[in-house]
Parts: sequence; structure tokens; C-alpha cells
Amino acid sequence: MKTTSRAAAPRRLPPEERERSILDGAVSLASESGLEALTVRAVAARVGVTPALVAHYRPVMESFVAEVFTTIVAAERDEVIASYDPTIDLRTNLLCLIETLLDDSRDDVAMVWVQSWALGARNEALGTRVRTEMDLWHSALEDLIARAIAEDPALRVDPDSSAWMLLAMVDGMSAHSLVHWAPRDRAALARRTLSAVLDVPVPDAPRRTAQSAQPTEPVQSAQPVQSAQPAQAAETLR
Amino acid sequence: MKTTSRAAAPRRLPPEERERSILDGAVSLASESGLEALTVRAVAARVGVTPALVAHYRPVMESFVAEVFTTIVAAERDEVIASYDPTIDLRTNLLCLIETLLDDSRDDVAMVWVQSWALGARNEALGTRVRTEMDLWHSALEDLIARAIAEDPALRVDPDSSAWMLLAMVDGMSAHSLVHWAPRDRAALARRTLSAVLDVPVPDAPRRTAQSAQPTEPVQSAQPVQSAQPAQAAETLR
DNA sequence: GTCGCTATTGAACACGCGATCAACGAGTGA
DNA sequence: TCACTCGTTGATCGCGTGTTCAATAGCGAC
Repeated sequence: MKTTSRAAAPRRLPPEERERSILDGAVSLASESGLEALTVRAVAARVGVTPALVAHYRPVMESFVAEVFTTIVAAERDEVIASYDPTIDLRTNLLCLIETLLDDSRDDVAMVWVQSWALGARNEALGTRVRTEMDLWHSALEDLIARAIAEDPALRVDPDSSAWMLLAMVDGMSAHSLVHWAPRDRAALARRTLSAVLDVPVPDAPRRTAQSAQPTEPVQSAQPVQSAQPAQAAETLR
Repeated sequence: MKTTSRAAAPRRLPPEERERSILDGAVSLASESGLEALTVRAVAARVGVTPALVAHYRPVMESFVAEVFTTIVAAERDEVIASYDPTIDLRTNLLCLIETLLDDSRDDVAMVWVQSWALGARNEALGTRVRTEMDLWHSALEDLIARAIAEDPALRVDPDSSAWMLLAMVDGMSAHSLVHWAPRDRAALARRTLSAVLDVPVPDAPRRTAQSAQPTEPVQSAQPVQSAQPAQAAETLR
């Protein structure tokens, strides 16, 4: 906890320092109460200055929100990614990562993310930042997986699509948890989710049968014939 | 398109009819512009009456939002679930369902969902409704899957956790699509996602073996042994 | 000690929000 | 034709929002 600037704001700081304290205040405010709480007056109160001063340093609130968003999620990503332990196997690492991200104590960041998707649809400055941050998440995960594969070629996982699925699952579950909707045993579901992502065949040679059916035997039915349908279905649906 | 009540509102409707027209207007407004657009004045303008009249029929906006949310998502769920075709196999049906839900044309409903998770965290009336609607989605999917299993016992899928994963994945991807963040080939990812959910072993007997590297070779591999592993990892981690 | 630069303030504007309430007037039964 | 009912209106309150700007006052330089 290096909580900066509760309210005490000695007058006349050097601009860069004031700017920093305002950003810090906005970040802590948004972390606690979400991006929607970022009003000129609320930030000013948090920092201990006049609304006019906040407006002076960040004349356009819309882009300030985008900036605060970036600061918050980038910090979280750095922290979470840094906790990856290369001496441990991929599965355990990812499980740990998922459980970290889904932990209730991170609902504040989850709220920021969910609001960013809603607000980002109409705030173009924010939308751009959101895509950037998600790209960074995706490539970070992709890197982690690719690196693990490099060390253990026995791993049959497609880094790209696995990263997509992991992000979708985690983000979906995070969003759900905001309204406290979660399975009885979330840890178990996390495990199962990871299994789903890691233990599924990688469609290595993109043959032009609309594949997705695996070889044969196990578990599911799905002959090529069948699995060809969905692709078609998709087109007819659109 | 059965768009009701653009603006023309003949004076003095019977209460039930007016109530209906206000709800309809609010639903269409929220569908177009999201739950955040549901203000007394905006709804009044849409329906073609005075703000005071809207406030008269729905004195508390907060719960009106919850009501509109329910109306919108329930209608969508009914529609999508009804499109399930029992004469086709489960995989194709689910793929079709996923692609329907992820279609760009449904971004409006996606926006309603995403906003509902954010707003529902602090609007308790809404939060309750959101959980209810998600429960209904979960059990609807669970039913679909269970029914498919009943007809084809060769299917090795756990309806409960599969439903959880499907919802998380679809909701996550829907949220992402609001800011136009999507893989190059979304249809392929949808197929892969479905594979992940359907083609993963159900962890029936959680035995307590230790190792963590997977067996090696085969792609979907996944013996029960494997699927038991993560369970332990989770415990050690926490 | 004084001056000047500028960080900071206070006040105001124009807008949108939910909510309230007395008053209007269309429809209806007498 | 009158009177009553009640759906509907217009006006208003109190509040919160982003944004603007002239005026103030702290701080470093001289």
C-alpha cells in the first residue's frame, strides 16, 4: 500500500508532481469505485484540490478516463504476468494465474474491465486503449505458452487460440462475479476450464474440410461429415 | 419488426395500454442504446409523452431498469433456445447457438448484458434479476446438453460445468466484441471453443495421483488420471 | 524586500438527471 | 348537458455533471 495523496495537498506543487498526484488519485478512485466514478469533482475531492484544477490538468474527461484505465490494467497485467514461475510447469502456472485473476479481491479491476467494454463502445479514445491492453494480454499469454512449448515439445497446445480462449473465459467469469454469480466450486471449474483449453487437440494442419472433429474414437461423436455442417451453418446464419 | 409506438401517442390511453407502450419504448430504447440510456426523459421522448407520465407509471427508475433488462434478455434467450433443433446433433446445435450469440448483429444485447454486470454490482434490484436470468440460461443449456446425452449415451460431457464454461466463453467474447476486439477468424475460434468444452474428460473420479506433466503424445490425451491432477495443484496453490 | 510568474482558486454557465405536485382536460356515466 | 374521474401535463425543485475564466496567492528570482 503506497497510497498517495489522501487529501492533504500542500499548495503550489510543481506541475509534474501535481499531475502525478491527480493521476494517482484518479487511479485509486477508479480502482475502488469503477471508471464511472471518475468525475472531475470526485477526483478533485480525492486529491484534495479544486475541481477546476483537475480540469486544468486534464481538460477532457473522456480521454482522462482512457488514461486511468490504461494505468490500472497495465499495472495489474505486469503484476500477474510477473508472477509466472518458469521453473514450474505450464498447467500449474496458468491455473495459478486464472485463480489469481478470478479471486474476489480483484473484483475492482474486473469492474474496470467490464465498464471499459461498455464505455469503450462509444468512447473511441477508450476503445482504442482497451484493444491495445487486450492485445498486450493476448500476446503475453501467447508468449508464456509458446515458451513453455519450446521447453517441453511434448505439449500440444496452440498458443494463439489458447490465449483467446483463456481470456474469454476469465473475462466472462470475472464479469459474472461482479453480480456474485459463480459456480459452487469455482476452483474446480477453473481446473476444468484449464483442462478444456490445454487438453484439446490443436488443429495443426488447417485442412480444408471444415474440421474440428478429432480423429475418431473418444468421447464425442462428430464425424467430419457432421462437423462440416457448423461451418456452413455459420454462413447461412449470418 | 413490430416496433410499437414511435412517437404518436393518442391521449388518454387505458392505463394498461399506456404502461405497455412505455415498457415497449424503454425496451427498444435500451436495445438500441444500452441500459444507461434509460432516463425518464429519453423514454418519454421515445414513447411520445411527458417525462412526468413515465415517472408516474414507473416511479423508481432503478427498478424500471431491472424490469427492462429482464424483458430484453428473456426474449433473446427464448428465441435462441427455441432455435435448438432436436433432430440435429448436440455439437452442431451448440455451434450454431454460439455463432448466433456472437453475431455482430447482437451487439446490442451484448451491451445490455455487459452493462447489467457493471450496474448490477451496485443496483441490487438489477443484480438479483441478472442472477436469475443467468441461472435460467445455465439451466437451459444444461437441459439441452443433458437431453442430448440421454439420446446419445456415447457423449461424455458434464452438462453442469459445460454450461458454465459455455456461458463464460460466450459472455467473455461478447464483451470483447463491444470494442471490436476479435480474432481474425472468429468462426474457427468458436469451433475450437466448442471442442474445448465438449471434448474434455469429465472428472468423474477425482483420484489423488501427483505428477503434473501430461502423458505426452496424444493431442486430446486426457485420461481420467490427468483430469484429476489439476485438482491437487489447485489445493497446493491456494 | 519586492516583483513577476504561474499554480491554484471561486464562481458561474449550460446542461441533464430523478422526482414531485397542483392543475388541466378528455372521456364517461347520469 | 352537466359533473365527475383520472390519465396527463407543465412547472419546478435539488442535485450532479463538464467546462470556462477572471481573480487570487504562493513561490522563486532579483
